[in-house]
Amino acid sequence: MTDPELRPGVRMADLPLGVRPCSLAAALDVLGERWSLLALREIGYGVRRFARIAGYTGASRDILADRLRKLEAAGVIERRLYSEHPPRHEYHLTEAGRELFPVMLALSQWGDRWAVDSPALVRRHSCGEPVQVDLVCHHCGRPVTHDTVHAELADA
Amino acid sequence: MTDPELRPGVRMADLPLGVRPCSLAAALDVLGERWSLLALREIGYGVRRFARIAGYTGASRDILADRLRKLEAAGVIERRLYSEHPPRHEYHLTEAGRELFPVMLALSQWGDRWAVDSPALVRRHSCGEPVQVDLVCHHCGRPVTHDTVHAELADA
DNA sequence: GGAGTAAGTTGGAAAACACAACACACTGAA
DNA sequence: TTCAGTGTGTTGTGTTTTCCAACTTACTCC
Repeated sequence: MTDPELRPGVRMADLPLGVRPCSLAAALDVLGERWSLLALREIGYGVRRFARIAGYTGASRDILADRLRKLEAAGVIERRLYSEHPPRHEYHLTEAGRELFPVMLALSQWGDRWAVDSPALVRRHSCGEPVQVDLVCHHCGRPVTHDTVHAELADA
Repeated sequence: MTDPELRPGVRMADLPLGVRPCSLAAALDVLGERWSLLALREIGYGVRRFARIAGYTGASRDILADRLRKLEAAGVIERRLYSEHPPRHEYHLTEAGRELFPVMLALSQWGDRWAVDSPALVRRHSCGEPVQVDLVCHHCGRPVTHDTVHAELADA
C-alpha cells in the first residue's frame, strides 16, 4: 500500500505528477461528504426514519435530505415508500451499503485508539472479547499489512 | 455493529435522540475533511513534499496547507524541517498515521468494488494474489462480520 | 546578476453549509 | 369539526469553506 513498487523499480512516489486514478478517491466521492458516513452508521444501526437520523447524527435537515438523495443515487441506500400523500420513505442499506462494514469498523477502531480518550462504546465479538480485528489474506490466510501489500498499475 | 444490543433488549435504534458519543464521529473529525485522507494516502506512499502532494491529489495549495497543519495538530503526521529561511518541511506519518492502513485499504477495496468501473490499481499481497481481506478476531481467530459484533455502552 | 524551484499566503468569486421558518398531509384529541 | 401535534422535507438568509490565480520569500544553479 505504502510506497509500493508498480513495476520493478518504479515507486508511487516517483510517478509523474497528476491526479491519480484511485478507488480511494472514488470511494470518497460517494462517502466523503460531511454527514454521509454518520447517516450510514445510523441506517446500519436500524434507524429508518429521517428525523431520527437527523437527531442521532446532528446533521441539519436540509443537508441530510441532500446526502440521503445522493447516497440513494450512488446505490448505497434504498428508500422504501411507506406513505404516498405525502411521500414518506424508510431508509435501508443496499448490499453496497452493508459492505461498508469493514470501513466503519476500521474507522471506529482507529477513532477508539487515536481520537477519543476512552471509547463510549465497546464492540464485542461473538466470542465474548472486545473486537480487535486482524486483516488476513483471503487466499493465503496470512496477515495483510502495510509492507505485505504492493500496488501495480492494472494493464489496459 | 448494526442494530446491536446494548443491554439485553436495548437496541441502538431505540436510544433517546441526541448526538451519539461515537468514535466514528471522532475519527471523522480528524480525517473527514475533504483532501485529508488523500493527502495521507500520498504521504503513506512516500511523497514527502508539499508540491507533490498537491499535484497527486488535486488539492489546492491553500486548502492543503490547512489540512496538513490540522493533521499535524492531531498527531497523524509529522513535519520535519529540512530548511530554515524559508521554513520548509517534509511530511511523514506518525504511528497514528501508519495505523490508518486498514482504513485506507477498506475504503480502497470498497471503492474498487462499488465506485469504479475497473480498478486502475491492483493491490497484491506478498503471496502473489490480489488482496482480498478477511477480518478475523484477534482473540478467537474467527470471522468478524456485521452480525458477530455487537455494541455495549461502556460503563462509567 | 537572472532563471528556476519550493512552499506557502492572500484576495476575490463560487459553492457548501447551518439554522430557523414554512409547507403539507396526515392523526388523534377536544 | 376544529385544532394541536407529528413526520418529512423545502425555502430563505446569512455565514463559512473552498477554489483558483497571483503574489511573496528565500533559496540554488548557471
